[in-house]
Amino acid sequence: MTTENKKKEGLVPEPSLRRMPCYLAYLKLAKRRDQEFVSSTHIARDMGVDPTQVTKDLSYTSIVGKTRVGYEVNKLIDVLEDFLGFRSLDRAYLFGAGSLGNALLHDHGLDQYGLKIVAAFDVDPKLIGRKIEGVPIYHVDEFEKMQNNNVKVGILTVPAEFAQEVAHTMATGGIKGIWNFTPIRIRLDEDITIQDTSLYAHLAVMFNRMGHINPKKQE
Amino acid sequence: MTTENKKKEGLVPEPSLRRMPCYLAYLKLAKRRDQEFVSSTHIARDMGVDPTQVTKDLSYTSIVGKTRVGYEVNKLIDVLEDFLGFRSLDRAYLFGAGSLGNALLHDHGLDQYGLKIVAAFDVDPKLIGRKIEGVPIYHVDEFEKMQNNNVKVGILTVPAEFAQEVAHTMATGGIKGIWNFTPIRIRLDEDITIQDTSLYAHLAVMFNRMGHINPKKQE
DNA sequence: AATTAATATGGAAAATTTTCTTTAATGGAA
DNA sequence: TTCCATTAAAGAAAATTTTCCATATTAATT
Repeated sequence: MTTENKKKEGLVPEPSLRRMPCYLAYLKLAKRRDQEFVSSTHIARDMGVDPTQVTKDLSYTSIVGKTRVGYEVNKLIDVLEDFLGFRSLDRAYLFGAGSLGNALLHDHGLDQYGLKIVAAFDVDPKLIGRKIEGVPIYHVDEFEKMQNNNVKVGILTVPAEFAQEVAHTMATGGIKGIWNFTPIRIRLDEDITIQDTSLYAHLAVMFNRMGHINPKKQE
Repeated sequence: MTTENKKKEGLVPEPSLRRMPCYLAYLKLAKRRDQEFVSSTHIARDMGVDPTQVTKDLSYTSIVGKTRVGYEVNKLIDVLEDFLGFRSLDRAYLFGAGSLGNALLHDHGLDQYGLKIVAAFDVDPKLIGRKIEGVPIYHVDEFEKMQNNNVKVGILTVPAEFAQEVAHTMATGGIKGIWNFTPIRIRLDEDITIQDTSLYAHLAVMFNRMGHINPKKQE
């Protein structure tokens, strides 16, 4: 049973990465129940996924399981949090303090996952100068002046029509990773990581799966 | 050039569904610029994706393109919105009015995408009885009494440890589609659609792609 | 009218992801 | 000790998704 992780030259598959936080949440619940070990079989059964998928996903990390026993819960939590970057706190700027941006400012969960919003930018005069949850809101123009504060992550929650433009400003100002909540596909240099997280995309999938495929003939 | 959509017996691929709202956003911007037609080639170029992928995705809807011209912008917007279920307004209940739930209550965008939160449920006495953005907050126990208000969609934003339990309550109360914002994989009957939308899953992908793979040796 | 270039569309090929199969290891029971 | 059942892990096969290719269509040009 040799560990051969970080396979190929390639990246960890995105589906695997997306599943990892689910394992983490599951493990934290297992820990609460004082479970010392969990096997991929049990994880899979409880989560309704394939057992080999679990082991494959976990093999991308440095964890090694014990035959006939499984994985050590505490160890696996540590390894996963580390692997996912939830341990090292990254500071982030928020661009667009509208309803969704505001929401993220109020979401205390982010801190636990390694992200800390340290400032927000907007263009609305009613917002600028204010503080939300202790986070100051500046005019976007201020960003260009205060650039390179070692903040590498930017959260994009501006209206769709400004997405590309603001994203460009972010990149120019030294932002390396953009968490994009707009439904717009941003075009920037290759070295900028863009993570699309449009809530409405998920909503579309849910509606479709619920049978809203042809809502014409409804009611 | 015959249209052969709704291929196989199978469902529309989830990746395709997830991309559709992006096309929609793109088209709305094109409409603002008074473009009457767009071709898959242009959409693809602007969005940085493959042209055939665009046509394949759009072929799941009823739209037909014109050779050498492309698709009619207005028509395509209509068809997509219809197809995605963004036209028919669904009423929804929100379960968990914490930071994230609160966020969604403030997000006016949802209305545009066919979802209207009509009530929220929580267990926090400080919240119950209050209204947020005009939406009343009740105790979860009330849900079971007021069930079957023709509300089919439930949004799950409770803490992880209550996710499964609350989801079960939702299903029992007649909810058919659960938009799950917790990192927990819910286990319910097959006829309940569950759409997982864990923000932190996306965060994990972004960190990984940014090179935060081994954050140990950082700073 | 004939030609050209841009395009939708359908099918094939390639790449990716998931599931299945096999093997080796090992804790616990007989 | 020996056997059995459970498991991690590696590789093969299957399924899915993306990309590539060929064809037919048609607006614009010559």
